[in-house]
Parts: sequence; C-alpha cells; structure tokens
Amino acid sequence: MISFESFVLEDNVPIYLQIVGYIKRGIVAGAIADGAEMPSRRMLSALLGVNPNTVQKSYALLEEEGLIHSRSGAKSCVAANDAAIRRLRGELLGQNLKTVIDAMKQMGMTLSDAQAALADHWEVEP
Amino acid sequence: MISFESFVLEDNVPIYLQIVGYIKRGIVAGAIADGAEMPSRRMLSALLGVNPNTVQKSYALLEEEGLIHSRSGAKSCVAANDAAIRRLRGELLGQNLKTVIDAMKQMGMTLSDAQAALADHWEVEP
DNA sequence: TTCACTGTACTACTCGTATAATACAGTTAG
DNA sequence: CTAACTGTATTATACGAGTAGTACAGTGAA
Repeated sequence: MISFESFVLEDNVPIYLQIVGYIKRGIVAGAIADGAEMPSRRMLSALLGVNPNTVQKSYALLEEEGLIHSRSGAKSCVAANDAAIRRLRGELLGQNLKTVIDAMKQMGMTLSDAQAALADHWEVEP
Repeated sequence: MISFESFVLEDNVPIYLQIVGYIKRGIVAGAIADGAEMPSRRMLSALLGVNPNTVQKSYALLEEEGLIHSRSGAKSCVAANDAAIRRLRGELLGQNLKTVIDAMKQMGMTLSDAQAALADHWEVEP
C-alpha cells in the first residue's frame, strides 16, 4: 500500500491535482506496483484532511488516463505496465523541468549555475 | 522597459501570480532596473490579453512587497536595490527548486540523475 | 447471509479567480 | 491649459475548487 507520509499540501495549486501528481510519481518510483490496491476514497480523504469529493476527483482523473481501475463496490487498483510507467516518467520529468528551466533562464542563469543551485538545494531538506 | 515577449500563460496557476513571478524574475535578471518605469496596468492587460483588474491585483501584490512604487496618476516604477534583489533571487530559486527536488526524490532519482535530466532538457527548447 | 466497506451520484453552499463596465481624481506631455 | 494618460475604486457576473451532507447499489469477509 502506498504511503502518504511525505505528502504536504501546497498553496495556489488545486488539491486534486496535487494528489494526482503524488500518486503518479509513486507509480513511477515503483512505490505502487501494477495491480496493487489503492486506498479507498474515504480513507485517503480522512488521512489527508480533505473532502472525499476532492479525492474522488483525483481518482476519476487517474481512471480517465487509464492508470487505475475501479469497479463499483471493490477497491480501486493500479493499472500501469512498464510501457505506461516509462511514458509517465518522461511526461512528469518534462513538465517539472520545463517550469524551472524557463524560470532560471529568465533570471539569467546558465546551465552551470542551475546545476550548482540544484546541488546546493538537494540535501538541504530533512 | 521590460519585455513580455516570452511570457506564456500556464494552466492551473492564478494569472496574477504568473505575472508577479515573471516581473520578479525580470528584476532578478536585471531586465528591469531600479527606478525603471513599469508598463501601465491597462497597457499590460491589453498586451497579455487579460483583464485590467488582474494586472492591478499583481501590481498591488508587488507594491505590498515593496518591489514597485505607485503614485496615483503617474506610472509605477521599480523599487529594488541590490539587497532586495539578492533576497529575491534566493527566494525564487528556493521556491522553484523545492518543488522539483521533492518530485524527483519521490520518483526515486539521485542527484546525478537530476543533473543529467536538467542538462538533457536545458537546450531542447527554442 | 449479514454487515461493514466500497465506488458512484446527487444537491447546496462558500470562496477565490477572472471578467466586464464604469467612474473619478491625479500626472504629465503637447 | 488641455487632453490623453495614469492609479484607484466600485459593482456585477461567471466559473472552478473545495467543502458538506446524503443516498444507493455492488463487493467481500466474517
């Protein structure tokens, strides 16, 4: 079962998208194996302190993308083979890096600056 | 005068915050010098294709943080000395990197992986 | 079979974002 | 001086996000 221990809510980005991103990254990392059970919508909403409808919205989005499979009454489970995981890794990496790279370039930084800054901030957090 | 040529609207993040971020990065890069005139709220809103009230919200936020100075009737101007710029650079860099580093770590990447990915994506875009 | 849990589906409400249309007083260049 | 611009303020509307409460049928273990 996936752990949501390191999940922290951020401001200015929709909660249901934060949940989707967290689960996607968990799938890429292998923390959630193919076929594994997902926590129920009610349980996860209680754990995160958000509304059940918000988690439902996240799960519906994951279902649309074919990353989880749900049957009425039973727990949802992960549906992500190796090909899907590879595609997902590239997608997430690209999205995350594009924002930072654009910002750093606009601030006048070079690739060397960026790599130095990345190394500086890598081990700072607990 | 600062150029908004490379400004592109993103989804899922408030427009007025995107504008604030763009201007802050411009100040850090030196593209907007201390004392320089800001574009008027009406002109910028027309240029970006957003509502004047949205730009007003951005400027009000920058005013609150002491990064611009406005007098009724005259154009607003930048108020950012070297100390303020240094503080701003560290602030923006930390915010941007924290999100990416957390995401990469959750995906199971090492610092080497991250630096390689950063280099891969650095020169891809026009 | 029973019963707790599951996914799913509603309605209603609050709040922040964004737009729209004005209005008014201060500034500044012609 | 004047006219075009400026910042500032107001009211109204629309939409998505998030919360709250409720309901119902399917699933699965005791």
